[in-house]
Amino acid sequence: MPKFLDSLPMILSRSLDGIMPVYRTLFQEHAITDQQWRVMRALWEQKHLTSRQIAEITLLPSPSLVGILDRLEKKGFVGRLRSIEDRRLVYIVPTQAGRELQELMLPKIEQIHDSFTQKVTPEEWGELNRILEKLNEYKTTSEIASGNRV
Amino acid sequence: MPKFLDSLPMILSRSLDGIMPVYRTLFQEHAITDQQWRVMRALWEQKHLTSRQIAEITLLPSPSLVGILDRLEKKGFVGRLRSIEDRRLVYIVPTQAGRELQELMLPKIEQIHDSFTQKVTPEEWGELNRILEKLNEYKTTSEIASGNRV
DNA sequence: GTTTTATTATTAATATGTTAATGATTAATA
DNA sequence: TATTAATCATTAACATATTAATAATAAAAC
Repeated sequence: MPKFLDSLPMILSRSLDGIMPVYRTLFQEHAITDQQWRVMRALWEQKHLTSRQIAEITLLPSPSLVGILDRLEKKGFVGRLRSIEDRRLVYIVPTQAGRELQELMLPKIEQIHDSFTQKVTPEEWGELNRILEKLNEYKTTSEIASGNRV
Repeated sequence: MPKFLDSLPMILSRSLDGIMPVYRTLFQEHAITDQQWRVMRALWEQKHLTSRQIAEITLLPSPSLVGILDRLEKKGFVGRLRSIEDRRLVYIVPTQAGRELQELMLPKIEQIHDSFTQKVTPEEWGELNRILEKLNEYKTTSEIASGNRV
């Protein structure tokens, strides 16, 4: 009889709820949101990325990305460039101010990351990644079918 | 040099992104959302809970809960009852329809849960919980200070 | 007992998530 | 090459998250 609080969505949500505020303190100092930073971070060491690529890298849904990019554009951190070869594509390009924001924030982000990884052993960190991946392994067709049938 | 995609927020988000659709298929069959189910699930085997209690159990922010409860009330799954002893409190009570929804969904929810836990060994499941808790352990005052300073 | 402080639920304002649909464009195929 | 199918970004409609503020009530302190 698995208890509600021990379900996978709950333990992952609880973990995220505990982790994000640590990052959010930094984000607020720069007046951007979690999601907006994700986009800027994805553009690190990139000349440009299409909206679609950013969605894949950041895990942000495309429809949400439209507004997120609007606000980043309004803040002057990125620009939009319509591709000439394939006019369906829109390249997202970090501006000078965007690059400066990246340079400013990235070291601190990595510091926070280190502070988390150092709470566990390297073996535990590896285990965490391995177990999570195992939980997310693709299901076989029959498993999906039975999963949808319940 | 920790890579973006290996950061703690990203691996947890990626995991959630992979997990939730499995549940969501069931939720959609009953025309409710993730959050709405969380509330109903919290009320399982409970006569009533205050809004605050539900927020704590479900991890849903109080301001969000107002709307979520509004919609659950409109669907006829819960009722609101103002407490007499302490008139600040509002008791959330599952209706008959709400109880039936719980009875209907809970076994399937537990099936899904089992399908996930069975993807890993019991030891791995324990490890996952232990490592996540370790990552979320309360910081000491000095650690918080240095964390905010970066 | 009245002023102060805490607590509970809620509202407000803004940002994002979710699902489905759309317009513009390109690729694939008959 | 005319048609059909696929792709990309975006819009639309609704639900939720985040932070700060508020109204009502209760508990604490004076």
